[in-house]
Amino acid sequence: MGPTMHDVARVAGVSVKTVSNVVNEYQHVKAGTRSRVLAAIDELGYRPNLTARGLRSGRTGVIRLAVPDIRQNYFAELADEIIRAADRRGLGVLVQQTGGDRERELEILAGRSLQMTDGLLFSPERLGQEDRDLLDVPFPLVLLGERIFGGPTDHVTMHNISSASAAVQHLVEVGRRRIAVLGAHPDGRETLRSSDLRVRGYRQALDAAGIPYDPDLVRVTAPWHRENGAHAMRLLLRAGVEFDAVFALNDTLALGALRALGEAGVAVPEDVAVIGFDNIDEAHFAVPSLSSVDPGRAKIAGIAVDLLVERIEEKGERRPPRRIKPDFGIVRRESTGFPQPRDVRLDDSSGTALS
Amino acid sequence: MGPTMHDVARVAGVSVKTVSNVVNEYQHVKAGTRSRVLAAIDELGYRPNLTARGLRSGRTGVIRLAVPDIRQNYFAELADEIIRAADRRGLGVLVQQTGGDRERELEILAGRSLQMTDGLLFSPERLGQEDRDLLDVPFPLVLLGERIFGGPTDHVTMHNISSASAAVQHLVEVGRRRIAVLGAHPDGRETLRSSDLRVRGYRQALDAAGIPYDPDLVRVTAPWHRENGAHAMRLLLRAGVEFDAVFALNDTLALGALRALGEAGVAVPEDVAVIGFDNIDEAHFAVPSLSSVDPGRAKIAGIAVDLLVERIEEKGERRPPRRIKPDFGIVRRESTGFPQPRDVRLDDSSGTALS
DNA sequence: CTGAAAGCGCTAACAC
DNA sequence: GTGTTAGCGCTTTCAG
Repeated sequence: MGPTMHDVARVAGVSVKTVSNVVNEYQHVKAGTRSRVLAAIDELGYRPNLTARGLRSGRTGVIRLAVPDIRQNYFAELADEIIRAADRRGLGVLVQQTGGDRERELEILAGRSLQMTDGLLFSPERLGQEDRDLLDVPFPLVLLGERIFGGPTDHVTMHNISSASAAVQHLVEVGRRRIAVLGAHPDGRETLRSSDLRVRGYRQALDAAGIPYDPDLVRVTAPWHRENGAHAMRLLLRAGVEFDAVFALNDTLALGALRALGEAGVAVPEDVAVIGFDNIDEAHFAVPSLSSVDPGRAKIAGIAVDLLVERIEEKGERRPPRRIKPDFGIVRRESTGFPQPRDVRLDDSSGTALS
Repeated sequence: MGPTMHDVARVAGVSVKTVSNVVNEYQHVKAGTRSRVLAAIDELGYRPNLTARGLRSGRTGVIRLAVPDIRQNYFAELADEIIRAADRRGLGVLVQQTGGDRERELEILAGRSLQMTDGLLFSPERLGQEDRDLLDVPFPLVLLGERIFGGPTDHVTMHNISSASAAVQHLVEVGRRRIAVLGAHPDGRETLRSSDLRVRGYRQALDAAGIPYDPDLVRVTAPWHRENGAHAMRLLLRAGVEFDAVFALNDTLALGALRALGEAGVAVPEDVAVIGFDNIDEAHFAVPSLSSVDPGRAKIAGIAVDLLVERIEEKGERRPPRRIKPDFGIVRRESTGFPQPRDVRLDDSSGTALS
């Protein structure tokens, strides 16, 4: 254990309060005193004990982020954005993974495990609408994702229906009418999953364009992994259903589909146009580059952190829960016929042979 | 602020010490007392304040992980493994990103920002051998990566040279002799970077196989991004240098190279065999699937956490620093001529049309 | 087996 | 402007 404030106070010949004032950049400290204190801090290598500060102030300066699996590009990119946003506000982020396990998700909410944090950003994967009441927890919580709506907490989500609709409309605009969907989930009690909402957007766009709905084109595919996207695409090709476009409900599925289409010798976008959802980094670098729905992930992260900070700072007020959806965008790339200039960042010497 | 131990003690009609004993599962508590305390805990919804506990015990139960950028697959997968390993030991992980910024990396070491953690796992990207002394910090630290050797801390790294050599040997075994390298760094003062070590392994393997070294085949490519791998490959193709295999110094470069080879109509592995390094998840799902060096990432994570925990628990002893490298493996996939069965995990109803 | 009391390092009243 | 002091909630001697 290092030196404490008392040590610094002794060396500087002042009281702990003064040391505290200096450390916390309190304005009204005489310049001479301040510099003596700073010298003592320097000499002793003093660093304030944040645990003690946390105990006193009731704040730790750390928030929790709980996601299913950080290996998934979407969550890695979300975590990145959230860590950045939190950092801007001087907060650290403790990352927890639930692994898509319901028990783990319940534990996260129970908060039995680690608290020592001021609040929680939670993106559940197994909890559903029926668990809504469990969100009424005794600590600041902001919900992410589409599993639960109308709960007692702030909720940052995306325009699933309208952005999916816009994606399909984009396919219609490039002349497609037989538009397959990859990533639907089987019908069941749940109807608020991302997949359900996005399929609903798909149908809206078809209706708007006067294109008849053909259930044969809507393929059940779960979980949303790359290999399953490829597999579903192979099955669709084999099924002999005619189609000239694919709307994959996330980019990972779309990337798998691109693979299967490539293997089958189907040209993208000439024979089949493809659009995904999420706009993960990799979409930019696929062959061909993948058009996608940008759901505003950076915004989502920023808003989520802002809301959480508000809740942490809120005293007794208890404002009613808010639901926020940032604007989305359609990113047009090669897979729907929009060639893009590639931006290649390179060191000066890149591309040369080694001397 | 929730109920405290004193509240529980009052309700249960015992002293705080007894409550503490129950909470900490101290053995010698009369069953009746214990159950009365537990009932009180339940009734009040008491949860121990970890900050207070941390202040008292000097432990927080949280470690820091500092990596350049969690969006990069390698680091996302490493973070996943580390979070799992830490979780098994009851530790939380606070993730920080340096963004490949030297100043940020120095801050991380200065520990000015967030401590409230028991130790640090640090994977620097900009610090180098000359910063070795900065690693002598007043908190438990375990170093990851290849930037600094011989420092005062425990260090978990990989068999860069011998595994790179094995990768090249694998290419030789499948009959290749004109083996290009993607991802070298320009010569400079530094010679301990991953790239340098892996190029050294490359040369060793060539020597062992009696293949002459041709500097035209070693391509400088930085940073190691997908687009740069593609770009470097295009330049190599354009340069007219003859080659029948590529050793990419990481998988991301290799995936970019696969793209460029595909565009150019070069068949992999028939015309050119490709092997990468890192064995990221995506290597499995590339077209064709990518052979790679598995550097033992899961092991690295587990060992790193173990070492850090040891250092945290060590009292005055101060064992000398250790350097550990787990075993590596060569994963043979399609890109070097080893077709693999695809394992597709699917929900039961996957692949069907929506009813 | 349980209770009383001290104190981890810091901040925030409240004095002076 | 600066010093004194009382806790934040918990663990831990030390008694009993």
